[in-house]
Amino acid sequence: MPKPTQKQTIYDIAQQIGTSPSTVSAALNGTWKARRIKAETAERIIALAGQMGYSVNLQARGLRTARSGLVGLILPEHNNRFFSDLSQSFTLEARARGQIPVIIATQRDPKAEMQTVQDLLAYSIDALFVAGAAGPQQISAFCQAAELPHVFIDQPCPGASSVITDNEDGARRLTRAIIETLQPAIAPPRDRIYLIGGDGRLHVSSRRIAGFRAEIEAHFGQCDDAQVIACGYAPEMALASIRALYDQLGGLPAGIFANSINVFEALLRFLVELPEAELQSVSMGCFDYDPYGELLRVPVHMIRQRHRQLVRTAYELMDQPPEHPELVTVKPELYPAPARAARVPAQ
Amino acid sequence: MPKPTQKQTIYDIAQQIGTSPSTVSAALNGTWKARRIKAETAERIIALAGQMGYSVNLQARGLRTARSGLVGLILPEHNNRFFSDLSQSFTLEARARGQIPVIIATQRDPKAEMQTVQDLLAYSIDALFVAGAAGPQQISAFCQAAELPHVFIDQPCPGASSVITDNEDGARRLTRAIIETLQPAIAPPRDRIYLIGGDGRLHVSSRRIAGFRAEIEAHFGQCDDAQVIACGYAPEMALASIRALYDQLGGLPAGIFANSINVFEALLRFLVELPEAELQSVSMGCFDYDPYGELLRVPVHMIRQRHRQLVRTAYELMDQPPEHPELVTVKPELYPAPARAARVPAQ
DNA sequence: GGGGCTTGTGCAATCGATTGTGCAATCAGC
DNA sequence: GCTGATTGCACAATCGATTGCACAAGCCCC
Repeated sequence: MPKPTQKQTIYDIAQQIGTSPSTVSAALNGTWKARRIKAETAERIIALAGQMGYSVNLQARGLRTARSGLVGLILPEHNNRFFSDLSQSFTLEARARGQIPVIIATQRDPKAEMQTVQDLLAYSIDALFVAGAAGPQQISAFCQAAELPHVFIDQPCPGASSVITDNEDGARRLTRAIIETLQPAIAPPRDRIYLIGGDGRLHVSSRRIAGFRAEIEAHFGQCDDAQVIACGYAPEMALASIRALYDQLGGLPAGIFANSINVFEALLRFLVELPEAELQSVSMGCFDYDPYGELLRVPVHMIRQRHRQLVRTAYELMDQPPEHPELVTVKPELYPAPARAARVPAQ
Repeated sequence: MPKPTQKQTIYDIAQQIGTSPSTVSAALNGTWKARRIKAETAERIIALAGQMGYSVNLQARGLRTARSGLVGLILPEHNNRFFSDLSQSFTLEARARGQIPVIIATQRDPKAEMQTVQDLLAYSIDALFVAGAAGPQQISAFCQAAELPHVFIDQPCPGASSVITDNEDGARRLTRAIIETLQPAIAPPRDRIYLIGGDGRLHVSSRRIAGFRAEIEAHFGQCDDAQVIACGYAPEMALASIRALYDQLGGLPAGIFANSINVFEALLRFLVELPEAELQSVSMGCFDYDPYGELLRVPVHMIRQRHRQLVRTAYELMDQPPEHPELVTVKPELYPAPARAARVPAQ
């Protein structure tokens, strides 16, 4: 039980033992062998330090070594399943390496992002990970100028190493799952699968859309442009889109591919008002994961990004920086919906 | 656009301007008036610093001032709605004060908690907030010894200031809401409301249970001990409990009070397998919030802790430490279930 | 017994800021 | 023109560690 009554320094310890501060320093930070300190001396120092409740002043060390043991992670928000999963994995990974994770949410505000990067740099953080920033290029340019190692996660940034989910692969698998659970005998015009949400101009969305189209074409020979409703990520837009689609088709389509959890939530807001029987006729998939998805009365396939793997890979890119910036992809995980058979039918 | 080509120091600036480092320091950290630096000199320095892309070395400043601008928040995990809400609020509050929030998840592991506290202390953090720690007393003792200001959030710790949700009040309001949406004409033994989950030995649970009982007694004259099933927070236990209750009663009870989101999830796992009609007969409440709660086919009342308020209050306790440790409560928010009338009945 | 090697440790500079104190130069007042 | 206050700034110590280098003592070997 350490009792750090008052700040202890290596000078205090040195005095107690009757040795010099440099010897104490070496003994405590593990370089004593290299400095040829006698094992017994080192042990005595370490023992005393322990019972005095000494702990290094990391600011002093950091000042001298120009490092800090802090690693940063910038993300848009905390209260989001994916980002909190990412925070979790990042924390575990950083702690395992003896680093202190500093996770900062910047609300997708480029100004806040830059301010944060600068602040973190002022603390001499050792590395920076960036997930879902609004202004990636600016961040990357800044880090490069400051020679701060950095890697983007879940977001490709030109000129910097990035590790992202294989969105195309995920979209294909999700689409396939939706196809496999299509209810038989649904008449036109309700017999098709629609992708809702996302923004075709963004890298992430475009890959997902490509995957969706590819899989639809592979199974049905073609994919009508109308089947891709990239209305953005705003819930209101998604809600409006599904409503319009419902009216246009005279009911729900045979399948729905929700392009993100927000979109899915919006859809759900609409679906939950419908009679159960109607619900049961649709085959759904969501490109994102939430445990509640498994607890709905509608079966939903979900794609979950491998957050742990993303973080690990990002760290690897950091540890052994490639010659040129690299874009690494990680395949996501499919959480297939519980089989319909297991559910008690309505009524 | 700052371009920090290479690390700049106040010495570099001093040389460029032809002044001393101390003057530069004063000009840049705002103490120049107190040090009677000419306004023009200060401006010149500030301008040059800006165009050189200078930024203070916070480790150096921290070493000198024995502060750091870092504030810690310890919590059990990131991927939990409440804690991520808390992280969010904490980040905003800290950033607004010009501090860097350092949020660390310690998995409810007392060892990891202590290790983290020590690490943070080694960085000379200015303050520590603790939410949901497994070993609060140990943490508090350590902080006291190190004279580190600290406040507990959502968890009372003897001997330290704490700000927690008014669990009794929340439980009463939640219970009242459940009572108000009870379906008419449910025959015994299924006509009662049950609280499921939690641990009566914990402060938080005991207050909730007290609130539940009080409100039940106020409405029904008495509360049977059997109506409180404090089976812990483990999902498996909750699942087993609801199953046993279902078997015992020959159906669902009239009302269910889920004592936490985990418990609620477990219940849902059971409920989702039941026919819709049965579901519609139960009035539910959950002491925790998740947006998905609003999207279920079962109406659910939810209690949400005011995370923003908790953080603000905690900061106030930190800013103006009371003579003796104080326990402040914050009333939570009730998210009533959408009215049943708005829902299309099954079939 | 002298030269060279190894062993164990101390000295002092250094990282980049902050801050108490000292001291010219200027100014005001008589 | 002299005194005392004010203005504007520089000096140097300091925070607590790390680290290059020097150096004494002991040892080996011829």
